[in-house]
Amino acid sequence: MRWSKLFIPTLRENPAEAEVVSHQLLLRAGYIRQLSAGLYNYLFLAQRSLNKVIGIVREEMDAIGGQEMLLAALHPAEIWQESGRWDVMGQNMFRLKDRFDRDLCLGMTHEEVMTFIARGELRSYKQLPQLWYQIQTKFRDEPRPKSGLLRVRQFLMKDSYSFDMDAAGLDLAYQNHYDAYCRIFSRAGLQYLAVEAHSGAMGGSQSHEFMVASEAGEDFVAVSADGSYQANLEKAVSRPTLPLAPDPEGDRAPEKFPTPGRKTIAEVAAFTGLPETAQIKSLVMVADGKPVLVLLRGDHQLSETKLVTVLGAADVRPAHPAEIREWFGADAGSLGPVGITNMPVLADLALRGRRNMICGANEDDYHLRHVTPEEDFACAFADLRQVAAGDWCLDSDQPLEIRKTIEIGHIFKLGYKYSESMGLRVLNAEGHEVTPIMGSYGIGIERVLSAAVEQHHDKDGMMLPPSIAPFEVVVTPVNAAEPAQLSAAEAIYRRCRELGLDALLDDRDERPGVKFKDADLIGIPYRVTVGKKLPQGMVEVTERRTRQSVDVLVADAAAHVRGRIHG
RNA sequence: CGGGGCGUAGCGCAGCCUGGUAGCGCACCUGCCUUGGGCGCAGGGGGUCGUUGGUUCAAAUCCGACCGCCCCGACCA
Repeated sequence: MRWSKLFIPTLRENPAEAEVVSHQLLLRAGYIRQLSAGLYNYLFLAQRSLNKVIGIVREEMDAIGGQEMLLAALHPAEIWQESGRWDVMGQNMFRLKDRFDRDLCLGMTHEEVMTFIARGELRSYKQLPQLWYQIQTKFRDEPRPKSGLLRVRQFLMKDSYSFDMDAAGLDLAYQNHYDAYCRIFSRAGLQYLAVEAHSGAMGGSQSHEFMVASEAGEDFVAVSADGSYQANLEKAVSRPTLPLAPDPEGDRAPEKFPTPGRKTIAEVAAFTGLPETAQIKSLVMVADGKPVLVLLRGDHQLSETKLVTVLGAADVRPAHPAEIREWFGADAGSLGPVGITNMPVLADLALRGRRNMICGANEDDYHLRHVTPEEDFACAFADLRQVAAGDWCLDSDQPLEIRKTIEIGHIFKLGYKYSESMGLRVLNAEGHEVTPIMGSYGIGIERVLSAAVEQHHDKDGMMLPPSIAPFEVVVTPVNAAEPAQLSAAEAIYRRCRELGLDALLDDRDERPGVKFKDADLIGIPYRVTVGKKLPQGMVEVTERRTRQSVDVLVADAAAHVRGRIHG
């Protein structure tokens, strides 16, 4: 294509509203334009890149036996009511009514519709397994869209769904997806992590997320130094660091002491001269309307995700100050488990075996010392703590670090949640009705592009891998008004096309600096510069990523680039 | 939804405090010039100052309401 005929609206300056790099560059390089909060128009370049991402996804999905479909994006309420998610999804679901006042929603995921198709058509075990997928627009009414294409209200997702007769079949479909995702993200040039993940509202037994380390991300993962353990912080488990001071010995009785005005863990630590690890942190939570006292080591943080899982609760929130006053007779900052009988007490595993610790006395401005779990109060133990940097792997001596990441893919073993609730049954070999087991698997298409930009850029723009760049090579005559340069450039361009390269001819009547800056900005991996060495029959091939140039013969230029990209 | 910031030409911004002619850089158009890293010179076009109500002889500027966008938090398959 000829640049002079294309719409590539590059900007010299960063738009003020963009904060994260991928957002800035996608705007500046003319890939996208915003329509509204969390809604973007994908212009020519974005569409080309996204189509390349989609092409990779499609090849790898087809390679594991996926069958591509395209489902409706507008759904009747009924199927969501059947699965129970009409209510669960809450405000994140775009809802509307048709002219007959019937409830509809815009699809935010497609378990329900896929299960609807399956239950209407699948009758026999002979038809299983099935692996169905689509690449389609999803709609989610995010509370706070942000960071360019990273969190939006409308986006493209590859979502696939597996139907199997048994858990072994699901295991295979899951593993096939895991491997396919690795190939997809590698081909897209991403350095990624595959981490153990929490299943969340999707339900199901096992889940992995595919993450790209980036400051622009919103998820945190715990990673061991040798990479043998990788898990989302919502799910991660660890051995905590040792307490900073040994517990006092002996079988001592709780003893009240005044702590005037000291409410926080840090204040009490400073006041007593003992480290935060010597304290029991008491948090009052309300799970589905019922109070529960949660205990953690002073320096640890509660994982609400784990608490929800342990309690099997639908909703968990911190107690209000008035509730705390009513239940404890004291305010937050002086709370503790001793003498508490009006609610269950749940303690984190890091408190098991500890002795003679400090906690609140349930009397304002007083704490207790010499408090020992299970002796001075009864409690149940569970893993409730959020892993912290510096913790250790459960089963090795590897230290854990915490990384900020972008989620680009997520795979779930769903189990029977949807097939059961929506009545998907087939007959097995014995003629009995059985419920197939399902998995679901997603990739955020725009996030793959955004993450690639986050991971590969410099001060001049994007450095996209050839596999997802909008063009593989740009042929740039330094002076398009020079007939010899232009015709040589055209010949190289045509040769590139003949060799199957995605080539662009920068035939614009611009100064060379403008063309170079634009090519760098939009991140075309290779540039063939036709200029001052043409009289010697030479042109220059420059790699965007390394900035390294080599001189090649005009006749060899296209083949040279092809060799660099396709080996 | 709570907190903060911002809305003036396509983009980036000044002007607002202290009311009175709407400005700068880039981009754009025309001509000349130039051609290896966002050239140079000359001329030119483009703005309901987010919307709305109020105060005033007079509002981009002061006051109120609303809308939109961004950031932090809450939230988030």
